[in-house]
Amino acid sequence: MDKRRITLKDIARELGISVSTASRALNSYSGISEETIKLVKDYAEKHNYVPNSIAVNFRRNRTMTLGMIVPEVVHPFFSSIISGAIAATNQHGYRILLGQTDEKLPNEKLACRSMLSGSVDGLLISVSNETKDFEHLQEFIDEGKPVIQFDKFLENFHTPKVITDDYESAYEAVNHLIKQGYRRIAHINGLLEVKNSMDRLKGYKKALEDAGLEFREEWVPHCKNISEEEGYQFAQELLNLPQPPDAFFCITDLVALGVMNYLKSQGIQVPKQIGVMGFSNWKIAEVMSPGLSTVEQHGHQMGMKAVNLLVQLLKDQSLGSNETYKIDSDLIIRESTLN
Amino acid sequence: MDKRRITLKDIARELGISVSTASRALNSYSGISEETIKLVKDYAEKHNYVPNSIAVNFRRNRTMTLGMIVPEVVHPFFSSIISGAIAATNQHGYRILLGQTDEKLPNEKLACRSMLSGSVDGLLISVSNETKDFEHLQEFIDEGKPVIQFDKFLENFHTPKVITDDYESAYEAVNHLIKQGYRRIAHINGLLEVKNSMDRLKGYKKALEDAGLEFREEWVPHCKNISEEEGYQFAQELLNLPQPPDAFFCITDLVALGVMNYLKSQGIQVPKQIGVMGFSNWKIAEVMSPGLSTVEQHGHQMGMKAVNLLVQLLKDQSLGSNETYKIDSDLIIRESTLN
DNA sequence: TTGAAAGCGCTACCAC
DNA sequence: GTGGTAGCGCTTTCAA
Repeated sequence: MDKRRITLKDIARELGISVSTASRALNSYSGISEETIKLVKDYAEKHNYVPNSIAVNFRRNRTMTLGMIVPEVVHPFFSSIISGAIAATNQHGYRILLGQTDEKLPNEKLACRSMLSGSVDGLLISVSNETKDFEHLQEFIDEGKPVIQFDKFLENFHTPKVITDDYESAYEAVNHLIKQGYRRIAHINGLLEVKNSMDRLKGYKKALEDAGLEFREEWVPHCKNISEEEGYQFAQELLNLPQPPDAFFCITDLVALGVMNYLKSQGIQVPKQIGVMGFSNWKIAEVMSPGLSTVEQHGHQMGMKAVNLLVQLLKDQSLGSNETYKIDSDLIIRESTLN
Repeated sequence: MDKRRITLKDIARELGISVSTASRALNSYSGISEETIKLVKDYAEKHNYVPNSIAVNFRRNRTMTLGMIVPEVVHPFFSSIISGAIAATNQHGYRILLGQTDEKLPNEKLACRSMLSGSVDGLLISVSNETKDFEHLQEFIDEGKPVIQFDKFLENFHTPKVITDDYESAYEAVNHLIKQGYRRIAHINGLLEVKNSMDRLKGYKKALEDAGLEFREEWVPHCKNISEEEGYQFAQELLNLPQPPDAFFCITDLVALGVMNYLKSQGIQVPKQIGVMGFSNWKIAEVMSPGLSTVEQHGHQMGMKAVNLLVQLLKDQSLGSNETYKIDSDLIIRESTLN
């Protein structure tokens, strides 16, 4: 093993030219004869020469690799973001180094550390629920490596951001419920420290307000894990309230599934008696019966946009500003809200 | 931008020692005084020294990065493999460079090329449907870089393989259908050129044979895209046969979903009139109604196993042999087959 | 149009 | 126990 490919030196020696000439010929620099170029390229082709990319990177002080850190790979939304990101990187000749945090800050720090100092040219990150400050991310900036935040972000960490408009999407979702005649709308939210949860909550509140509907704290429980179990649990609790809600706007489709399961277990009719709305448009939303109304977030597009932005910054040798790019979401209406 | 971190040279200069001493101190080599080690480490810590990993890699001729190529990231099975792989790489100090082929050979070749010559120390790959030969994979071997195939593999490319036992799993799945009383079992298969499809087909045939049941070619259509639409279509075609089947064993849960949808559209009762069995245990299998019986493939475990194998080969400086490691699968029984 | 040579940051070999 | 230095493969400046 450890067979080595031929190097520039080998080519130069065999062809009786200098290493620098060989290098220039392969890169088709100006000021080199067609003849030499052909000679070198043919030789390289014939002997299957591939430049040692570590050496090239070392010399050029870049890696043509983008770091991408997500909370969870096994999550339809994030995997579609990853897929879009890979597609876009390929177009630009970059590659994706992928890290995963499982929503744990220590994991995030580890992933960052392993990408610092030469492993990547820039970073795409969706921060974990536990992430409150950004020293570990600032290190990239300090190295002159641009950072793009997507989906889950820290507001006070000033980088370009690519996100779903959670406020607007939630507003529209709740507004749809209202138009369908639901009046006592609960919102199973996430942790308030997470920006996305907070924004969805704000959109929810605003929609209620604009419709002159009552906001009740007790109708807004907060999931820690955004799990099916929590959905089930909270549906049960809320429906046993003296004033139970008549609709549930859920932070994600998985939570909505838990809600649906509880309603089913109680023989409660959806959408007749209770309306249910999810968020994210996972495949399960389509498969549930009744079909779950939800919000499509276009993850693939988000991944592509984030990469395109980062590549542009790299091209411009810029760290970017604090702009926010919103990826349009779409309300997907299925049976679960068609009262 | 382009601020640089301090280098070994800086440390050496500031501390009035040589670069080599500084290097040895940081790596805690033997033959260096405790005093110097402390001095250097403290200084490094204080000035936030991080070794330039490109330089280290260049020097050591390795990258601590494993290439991973999958057909599709947005696929519950593959994303759980990726997740397991990342978890395992982190434990070993490696990272994952991720590529995606969309089941296209040209994409696979591109992904390979971009990982060759110094970008990764070894490769984990699940080949595309179009992949028939392996010159592009052989290049890794020729460079002395070990390759592990997982899930979708080329039999004649001799590397370690980590797979689901498709034959056995299919056998068990069909056997379960038989035990439930189904007698005319169809199998919606994939393309025969794909090893996994072929193996599941074999398992299916063997189960029928062992039970003395009839095998009918017309009951075994082949999906090109393994899609929901194909499931729907084939269910329709097969049920319009003079001799329609009374159960469907589907190559994947998504195809089973299509089958279920067709049956539902026709008011056919599952499992009463027709039994349906999927493969892979996606979340949709649990959500469908009736719940879909299927086969759990333990993707996370497969990803971890593949990485552990690769890391071991790297440690042993070996390219590995042609062994096959089978990850146990589990039959998950839900309503759709409980006749 | 080409060659010589420096040097990227680090490791490791050879002296002392 | 420490320093000096070669050199990994490549790009790029300077000279010719």
